Amino acid sequence: MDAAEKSLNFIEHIIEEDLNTGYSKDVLRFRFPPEPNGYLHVGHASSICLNFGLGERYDAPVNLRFDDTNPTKEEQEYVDAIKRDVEWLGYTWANECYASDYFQQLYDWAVQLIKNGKAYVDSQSSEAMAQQKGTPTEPGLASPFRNRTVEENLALFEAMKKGDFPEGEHVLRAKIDMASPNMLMRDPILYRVLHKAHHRTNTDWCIYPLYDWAHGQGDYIEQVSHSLCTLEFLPHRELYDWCLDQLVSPEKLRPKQREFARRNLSHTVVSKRKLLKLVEEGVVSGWDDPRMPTISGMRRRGYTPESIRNFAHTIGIAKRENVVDVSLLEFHVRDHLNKIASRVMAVLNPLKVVITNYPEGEEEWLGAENNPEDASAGSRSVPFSREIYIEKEDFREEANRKFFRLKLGGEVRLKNGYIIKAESCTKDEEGNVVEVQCTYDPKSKSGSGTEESLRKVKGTLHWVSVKHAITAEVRIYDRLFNDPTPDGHKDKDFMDFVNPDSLNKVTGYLEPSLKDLKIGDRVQFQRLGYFNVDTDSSAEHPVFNRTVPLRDTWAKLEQKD
RNA sequence: UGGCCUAUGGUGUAAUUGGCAACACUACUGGUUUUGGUCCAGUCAUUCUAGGUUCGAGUCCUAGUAGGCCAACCA
Repeated sequence: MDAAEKSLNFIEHIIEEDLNTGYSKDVLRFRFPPEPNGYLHVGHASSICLNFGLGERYDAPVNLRFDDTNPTKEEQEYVDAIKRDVEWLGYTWANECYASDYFQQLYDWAVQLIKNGKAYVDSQSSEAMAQQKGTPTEPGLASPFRNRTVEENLALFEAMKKGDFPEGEHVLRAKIDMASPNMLMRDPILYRVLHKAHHRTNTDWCIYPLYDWAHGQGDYIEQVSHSLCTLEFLPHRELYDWCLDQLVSPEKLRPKQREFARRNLSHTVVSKRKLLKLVEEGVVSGWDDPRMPTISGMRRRGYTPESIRNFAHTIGIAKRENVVDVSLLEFHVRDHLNKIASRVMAVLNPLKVVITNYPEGEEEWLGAENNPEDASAGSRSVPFSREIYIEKEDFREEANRKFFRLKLGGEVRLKNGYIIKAESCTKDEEGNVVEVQCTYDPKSKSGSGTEESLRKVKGTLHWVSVKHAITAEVRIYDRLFNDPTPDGHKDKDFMDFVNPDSLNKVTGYLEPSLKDLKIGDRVQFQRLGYFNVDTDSSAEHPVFNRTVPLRDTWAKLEQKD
């Protein structure tokens, strides 16, 4: 909606052109066609947003179609996961479709093809066929079975269907052109024998169509107007059109395939094989590990569907090679979380501060605004007492004026609380500061309106009352790979770039209001970042994920020195 | 070596189709701020190269250069 004023991408230009040259608007229809053989990742998210985004823009239906033509790799588990992911992204499909729903129709069309002399049963080994296929620079050779009679082909194909042959003995091939410069047109295989149970058709079929004999027909059956796929399918377009030529009727809409460049994200990999390796080698805990670029991983990490959709829309779509910097994704995650996440206080690397002039045993509850970006988010109370934790990094015995946190003799504001002054500190045998003694100004309480409370102090720290703090496991994530393009190096394996410090588990001390959070809830730990409650979390053992840190200009300043 | 696709800042996309190269991110400067967050303002380009057509070229023409895809009974 907010992207309405954005200029058109090249796919939208194509659609506008079609609308101007005969297509009526109500004929537009799209589809998202995953193969149910793995989990969806951020690249799929882009494709989902493209197709469903087009559906929204043109008020057109979008089907979810499972490309389930290969029972050796596909499973119901993936179907369920894919549906969950698409729904989570916020989209509703018009129809839930399966290529397997079209098996009978596809078979009938294949029989028709044979009768028209456009297909034949080949009975060679795959090695022999590969030999005859030729190379991109040399034409192929005709199979010795290329000129079988229609009757023989029909009989053989039916026997294949009945399961009379073992796998690999016969295939059905289209009879096109063994000398075509397009390798896909050199008599492509249409059907193979597979004695495998299919997750939906069980053992009804012993032959299964290949992608090229299924996809375009599925589009045609569903009357998809624009079938969008990634660039590596561009050479398939000629075959896509050839197949449609064999069966379309003029009164029905003829789908068109158009191709776009797949989106690549920096500092990660998305190929199913590589993601699987990360899982199998235990680099991550599973497909939904919060470091994974899978949709389920991003969901668990705390990314919002809105942020992923906004990301997909701003990166747009084109035909050139690309690597989108992950910082753009993180920008959208922060941008959305900034609007919706409550600000709370948690200390992850505690240093005890004793406020020596605060009465022992006393406590008070201070008002705290939940979200300065959203007045309707309300407020809550946080407990304050004589002993609190602050972050170790927020105290230095001495520092220059650029460090405007706590230093000996210096003052800071405790967020939502008082102004304190560091008077002294205690160290252990190794010289580490283990406690800071401060005094506070009782008149400086936040929101009290006193002259003292309005004093400007440069630094404001988050803190947690020691005796009220609850503890939690906090998982700090960093990029999974140290290199922007881990699989872009010819001489090095992507596994060489795995970041050994991509997960750091620490104990956090949290303000007590956080005990009521539920799995998935998102908050901002003030000054630290956005966090959510992990699926591993329980009342006895809360677990938080750091979704994304806040921008940290101080860290950059320090790095420069 | 054949066919096809693609080249616009550090990154990703635009450019009313031949008319002042725009938007977002990143980075850097400053301002505001009870989060070193947010917010606000500013800075960062010989449009792959070389020729050509034109009053005018990112856009059209010619020749190069670079990258990608294509020889699975995968999708």
